[in-house]
Amino acid sequence: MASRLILRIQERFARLTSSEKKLANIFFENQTLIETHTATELAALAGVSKATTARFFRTLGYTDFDEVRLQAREERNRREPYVQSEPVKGVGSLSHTLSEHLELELRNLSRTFEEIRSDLLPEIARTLKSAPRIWFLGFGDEYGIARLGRSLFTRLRHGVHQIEATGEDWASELSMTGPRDVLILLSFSPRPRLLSVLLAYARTTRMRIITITDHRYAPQAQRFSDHVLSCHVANYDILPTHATMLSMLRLIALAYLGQNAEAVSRRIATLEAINEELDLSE
Amino acid sequence: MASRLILRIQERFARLTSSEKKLANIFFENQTLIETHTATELAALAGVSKATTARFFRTLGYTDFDEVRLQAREERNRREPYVQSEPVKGVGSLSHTLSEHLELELRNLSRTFEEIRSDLLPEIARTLKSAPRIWFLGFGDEYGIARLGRSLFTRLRHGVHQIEATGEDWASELSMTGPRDVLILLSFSPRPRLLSVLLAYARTTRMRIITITDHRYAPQAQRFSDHVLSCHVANYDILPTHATMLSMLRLIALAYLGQNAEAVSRRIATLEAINEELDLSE
DNA sequence: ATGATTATGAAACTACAGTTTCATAAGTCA
DNA sequence: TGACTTATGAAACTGTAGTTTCATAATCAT
Repeated sequence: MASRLILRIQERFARLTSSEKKLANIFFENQTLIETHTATELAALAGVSKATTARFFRTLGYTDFDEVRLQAREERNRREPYVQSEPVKGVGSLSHTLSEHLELELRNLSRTFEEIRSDLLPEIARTLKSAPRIWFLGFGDEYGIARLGRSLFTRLRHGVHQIEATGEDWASELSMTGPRDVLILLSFSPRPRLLSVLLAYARTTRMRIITITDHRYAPQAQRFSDHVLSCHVANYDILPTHATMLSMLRLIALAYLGQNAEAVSRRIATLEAINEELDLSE
Repeated sequence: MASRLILRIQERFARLTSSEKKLANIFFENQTLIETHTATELAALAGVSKATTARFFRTLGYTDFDEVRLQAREERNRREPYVQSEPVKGVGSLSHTLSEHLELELRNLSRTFEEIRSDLLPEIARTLKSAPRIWFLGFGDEYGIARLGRSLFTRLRHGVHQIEATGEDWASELSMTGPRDVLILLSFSPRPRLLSVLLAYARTTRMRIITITDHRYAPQAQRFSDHVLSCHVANYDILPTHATMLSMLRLIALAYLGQNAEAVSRRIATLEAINEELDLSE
């Protein structure tokens, strides 16, 4: 990300010298090169000297190349999540939207799973096993996912709940939590202010917290969580997708199942017996 | 992009030393750091020495840090977003489960989207646009997905609800539906007997029904639905995954957005104004 | 065409990235 | 506990990134 640099170059492009234009075109083609390459490499790519490259940044108002690079890093770190990164397309190009959508989902799933440490899941499964109760918490979009998580995990074990505070009655819900319980927090942006308060309470209760979140929130989540699982999200426009978060939940469930196959088996048999007795399904 | 490095680290994570794990965690958090930062900076971020960092890459099989960086650059330039080019080598049965799980998710997503008729989505978007109200319905696991669907679509337009019949008060909920309303049914197995009763009522009301379901139920859904979208599901054991269903929902939302960009834009602005006024988010 | 100004790149210079060596701390084993 | 092995980081060393200087080429104005 080097938007500010790009804008600065654009506003004086007409006045650039021949060599400067060579450099500018390199950045226009791929602005991430600012972060990934040295000034010496950029000069070579543009076919100009190191001296010219250094001067170019000076004429743009920067102290030195390091300032340019730092700015680009800051832009990347501070990227606004609700930027409309997906231009609205007309009806005519919908098949294009379809393949883009699929590609995005596949990429995010792949990248999310590439980043999982192999020892983390058994660890999480052990944590879950040792918990007297498991609590799911999610706000906004994630409320529905938390509901599904609760649904899945009740198949695996006893004592699985969702904190939902019907009618904003948080105290009643929290009064049922205890030490060593596990809180599974599902959280993408935006987050309510209430979350901090709930987390503080959870920590005081000595609950253990497993957070499934996006990469930007992960460092913060690390501070209050025992485990953090980061997901790549499709994008941060008005229509985020939770496929990765959902897939991650299932993976945790699989890890738990892997360590507790017998107990889970017994529980499923029990659930099936109950369903038969109720006789409410087709 | 540094997928190969990440995978290499993952396969020997359990055997890493304390300092090496510090480094590994840095890369897991943000693998693009490999490209954007110097080895010296990475060492500082991890809180280890330059020497340890250099040795870490040597133990992973690289000649030096430059080789690591070049590999990462090559991966970026040649990006295969969703092909797992190197299977995770065995740390135990769980990493096997992990790659199997990912494989399954990717396959189901791909196959589901390959099968979508290209004219169906614009048609569905038009149906949704013409509906006075949109109702989401899901049971069991799908209840949470329905909730998320409602959450997403309320961003796009007015008049979006979830039929949930708090306290089994179905009659009250259904009394609010009307002709030309759209019912979005999200349904995997098992299905409650109640569903047939509700569907019969919906047909009598002259609601139009869009069903997202699995391939086995699709023929039956065709009988009462205006549109049917079939999903490949991970499997039909105790831990089904809804990633495809969720992704399909998002796709419909994108299709709607594509046809109604201006109206959606205005609505988003309104929602943002409301959020600002409420000031409940971080 | 000439003189002045600007732009460029090679070379000099300074700072530091990355690798290797060496001393010592930490961990393991009998 | 002592001996041995492994891991770590400070320091030494080599190579080079980035900045500045200087000589010359290119451009502009008269």
